[in-house]
Amino acid sequence: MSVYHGAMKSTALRTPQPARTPAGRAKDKILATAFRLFYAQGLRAAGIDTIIAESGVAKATFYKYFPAKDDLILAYLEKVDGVWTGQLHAAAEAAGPDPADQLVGLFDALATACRRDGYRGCAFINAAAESPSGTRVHDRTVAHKKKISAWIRDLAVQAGAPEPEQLARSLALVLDGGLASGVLDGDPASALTARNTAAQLVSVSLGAKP
Amino acid sequence: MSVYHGAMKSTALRTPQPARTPAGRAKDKILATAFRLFYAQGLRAAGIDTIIAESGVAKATFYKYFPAKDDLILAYLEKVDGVWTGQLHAAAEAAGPDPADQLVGLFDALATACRRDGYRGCAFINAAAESPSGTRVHDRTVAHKKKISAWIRDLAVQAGAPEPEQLARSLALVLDGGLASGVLDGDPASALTARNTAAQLVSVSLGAKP
DNA sequence: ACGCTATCAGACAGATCTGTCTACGGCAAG
DNA sequence: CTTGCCGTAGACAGATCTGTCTGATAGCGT
Repeated sequence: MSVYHGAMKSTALRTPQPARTPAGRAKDKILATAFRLFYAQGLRAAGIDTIIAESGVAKATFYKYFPAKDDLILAYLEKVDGVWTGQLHAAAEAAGPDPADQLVGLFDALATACRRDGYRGCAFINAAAESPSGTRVHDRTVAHKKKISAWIRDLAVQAGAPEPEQLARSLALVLDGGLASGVLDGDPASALTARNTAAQLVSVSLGAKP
Repeated sequence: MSVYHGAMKSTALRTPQPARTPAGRAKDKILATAFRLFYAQGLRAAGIDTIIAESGVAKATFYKYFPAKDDLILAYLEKVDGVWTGQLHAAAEAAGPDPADQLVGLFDALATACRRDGYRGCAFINAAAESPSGTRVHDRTVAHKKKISAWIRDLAVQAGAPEPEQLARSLALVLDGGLASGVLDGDPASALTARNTAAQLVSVSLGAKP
């Protein structure tokens, strides 16, 4: 053992530069690569081998952190949930303190997302399209949508809408529509349409019974 | 050759009942099976072998009509386009002769689709989620959405909307949102929400400048 | 200096998927 | 009757994908 060790240490023939990752960071690199490839190519199209190769980690390391591909997919969806929720909240708060303004302002996050290069729609909707209902992936998508809907409902209540439930349902629908259309129309016009439609719905709802 | 022919003819040991399909119907059976499996499982999850087995045709027959899987997928999308467009037109016409009523009535097709067992959202959106932009599948999806949008725009013009383009964009957005949400919410409530939202948008648009 | 742990490198197995190929059977038109 | 077309049955090749396993290396705390 020590014989090989000494020989390798001096020549470094077999492993020129293993260049190992600092420590414990392999998981982050894998997740970052998965985030990119899963979104760009789809869950099935992005293979484990490709993710491993582009992450620059060893196969054993990968399977240590993610025993099955499904585990990586779930982790990917968790990350997407966090990022997208954060962007929505930031856009809403940037619109000002008025909940009514925030209900419209959150659609700015949609416009920003649509403009981003490589935009491919809602990661959750895309994931659900590849996963039969009843699977963990599908359930996670439903949970995400429920979470967003609940947040919008809270805003509608705070805004003092006479029928907050109905307004929130409409706005969530428009948000999903904007996410789905943006990738097909190609231009970010659909995001603007979504924002305008939302503004109209909020205005009508609040102006109906002030 | 003739020796084998005679032997087989008398005993029919190797092929008890070939039970061949009437004639030219093999293609229809394949397409019907593909329609079901592609929609239920997704484009990648539904394998050629499964489609062939469930169609009850031979492999060579399959590849005669569809030299590649992509060809079958395109044929599937053509069929979906025809079916869905037909349902939308039927629902619109069932709402009466008034274009304004038709703009709202077409959303009844959405409710009917959501209620159907095994509803999995818009086949085109799902297909696009599995196909990178630039592929034939993705392009076909864009073409489908453009076709639907153009039809809605025509209806908005006929209805005499002051800004038909904007109304049509909003309605197309709501329709896509209803298609995307219906599969996640689980209940057909989102279809009802879509219809109500559409009615509100049409009413506001037409009532603004009559 | 030693051992522990995380990592790297890559061979390997087993399944699955797409697409090709051979061989044969029935039916209808010439 | 023969010929061509359409169909069945299934073996086969080649690629790809998921997941397992072996063996060696680097850093870090003791």
